[in-house]
Order: sequence, then C-alpha cells, then structure tokens
Amino acid sequence: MKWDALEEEPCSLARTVAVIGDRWSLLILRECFLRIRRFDDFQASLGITRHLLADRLKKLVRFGVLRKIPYQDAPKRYEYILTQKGLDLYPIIMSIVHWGNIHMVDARGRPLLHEHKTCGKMFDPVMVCSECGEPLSAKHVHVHPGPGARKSSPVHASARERAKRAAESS
Amino acid sequence: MKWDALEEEPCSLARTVAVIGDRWSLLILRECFLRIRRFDDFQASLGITRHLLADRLKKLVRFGVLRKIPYQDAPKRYEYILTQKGLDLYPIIMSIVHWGNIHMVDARGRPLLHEHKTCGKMFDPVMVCSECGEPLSAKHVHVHPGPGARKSSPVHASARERAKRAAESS
DNA sequence: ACCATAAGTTCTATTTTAGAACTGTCAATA
DNA sequence: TATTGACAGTTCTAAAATAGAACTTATGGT
Repeated sequence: MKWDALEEEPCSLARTVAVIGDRWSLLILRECFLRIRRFDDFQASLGITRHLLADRLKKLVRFGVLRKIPYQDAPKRYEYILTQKGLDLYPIIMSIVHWGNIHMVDARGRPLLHEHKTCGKMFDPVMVCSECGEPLSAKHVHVHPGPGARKSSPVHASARERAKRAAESS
Repeated sequence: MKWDALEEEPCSLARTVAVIGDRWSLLILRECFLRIRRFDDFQASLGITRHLLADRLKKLVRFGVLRKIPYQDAPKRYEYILTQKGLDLYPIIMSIVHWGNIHMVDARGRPLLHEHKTCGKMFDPVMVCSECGEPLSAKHVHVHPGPGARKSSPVHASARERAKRAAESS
C-alpha cells in the first residue's frame, strides 16, 4: 500500500494515522506540547536525524498541525507552533501517555505527573461519553455506518459473519 | 536511534509508541476492535502483506496486547484477541478516530457513527479530568517530574529556558 | 579573520517494507 | 485416490525509508 492512499481511505482512523501514525511524528508532537519549538531543540532532545526532522516538520505543517512563525529576520528563522488542529491532538497524546503510565512503567514509577490547574490536583485522563458523561469502554459502544461509509466492506463475508455472531453473543 | 531503545526510555509516550506507534499496528488494532480475529481476515481487510502482518501480530502478542486462542485442533489454528491490556487501548483508538472525524473527513461526512449502548445516543468521546470531571486542554495542565523521571533532561538548557519563559508568559 | 548559532540539505550505508510466490496441514469433494 | 480449497504462515527480490555523518548558507560577535 502506498501511504498517500491512507489519506483517502473512508476511515477516520486511517486518515489520522496518515498524519501522526509514525514514531517520529508522535515524539515530535510530545515535544511541541512540552513547548519545544525550534529545529535544533527538537533535534537535540529527540536524537532524530536532521534529515527526518526536516521531513516530518514539513509534513506536519502541510497537514496544518504546525505553523511556522518567524522569530527573527536576518537570517530568517522560524519556530514551529501548534495550530488549533494540532492542539486538538492533546487527547490522543494524553491517552497514549496514560496507557504507558498504566502498562509500561518500570519499578521506578511514572516519568511525569500531570496537574490540572483548574482543580489543582494530580489527575489521570478519563474518556467519557459526550451525551451521558459515563466512562467509555469498547463493549458498550455500537458502531454504525455513517454518511461517508464505503458501500461495501472489503472484509470477507465469512469474516463479517463471524464478527456479527461474536457481536450478538456478547 | 534503534527502536528497541524506545521501550527503555523514561517516557510513557515513547514506551507506548514502541508498541503501537506504527501505521500497521494501529490499523490492525482498529480491526481488532471491529472484531476481526483471524490472519486471513486481517490480511484481506487491510491489504497488508502477509509478511508484515505476521511480524506485527507477533509483536502485539509479545507485548501482551493480543493473545492467541486456539479455535480448532487439526490443523492447529489460532485467533488473535485483545487482552485487557489491549482493550485498554480503546481511548487511544477513539481519540484518534474522533480527531479524524473533526479534522479529516471529506464532504461526504463521517465513515462511522458511534452509539453508546448505555444511554442509547450517538456520541463523541470527551477527555476529562479524573478528579474534577472537567474537559481537559493542554493549557490547563501542568507537568511535573515523577518518580521515574530522568535526572537531567537531554534538552538543551537554552531550550528549557525558552520553554519555561513561554510557560510563564502564558 | 575566525568562531559560533541556526536551519536546513546532501551523501552513502543499512534497515524496513512491498509484492508476489511458496510451504505445510487438514477437510471436503470428484 | 487424486484434487481442490481453506488457513496460517515463510521465503524471496526489489523498492523505499531511515541512520549517521558531513556539508551549506547567512549572520553576528571577538
């Protein structure tokens, strides 16, 4: 599969993955949320090669996740800052960090703690339903085709049947 | 950087990215949550090469995200199902899908709609603070070093200073 | 003149991925 | 008995992406 094709897929996960679904992009975004903004700072803190860093920054700018803002004129220099579209990635970053906190920490404990300035407490992120406010889990969610769904799934009929039976028996 | 090194980093995001931070792993997990379980079904629905699919499934099993369950004896066949650790990835998947729904859909609209069985309504996921229940945004969160933090950040002192000034001025 | 800072670009070697064909085991069918 | 098909992989070569280091360009300071 060509990765450009991902952007065209009728699947919101695939399209998002086309933007942020590689290791360096996610690490770069982590740095952005920690207020790193300049080329050499990204490079030094991540150990990414300059080549790839330039490529990924360009891509994130192209997708509207970052914006280049000039901070000096001679020579022309830019900072990379998150757009609103980029800031909206925060729940993704936080849910990734939270899963790591629960399932991947070693004996020393969490590398970072998060304080919610609004209430002043250390917190974990919780994903809830926008309608009733209850915490979400996969088993309480049912998926329907939306207006942008493809006509017929590429999944084997046999697989669809098995999946359906599994859904009904749960 | 060798990617095995990511697992060792004192950063929950990096460690999670070591597990799910590539395109195919995320797409495979999407299928898992849609109740796809078998090798050929993954292959047919994703168009992934069999080689990479075998590799990624092995990795997800090694990390304890999926488990192989035998479903027939002769010949021995297995299904790949999500463990609790895998089910806990749901907020990550949902926040990725939600961002795509907001920022990446075309004129036709969302490919999928999500119904919360508990309340019966179509919903969007919302990330809130575990302590006060308010929706989270990056600007209302302050990060502290935790017990598992590295002693000294690899980030340039100059970058740290700039980041600190930026944090204070916000 | 010389060095440092900053943001890239260019180069080659290595690793990863794509795409297709092949293998092994068993059940059902001709 | 021979053949076909389902299923879960493995093996192969070519193409693409990445790592690592050196180089470029523009400017300001000593």
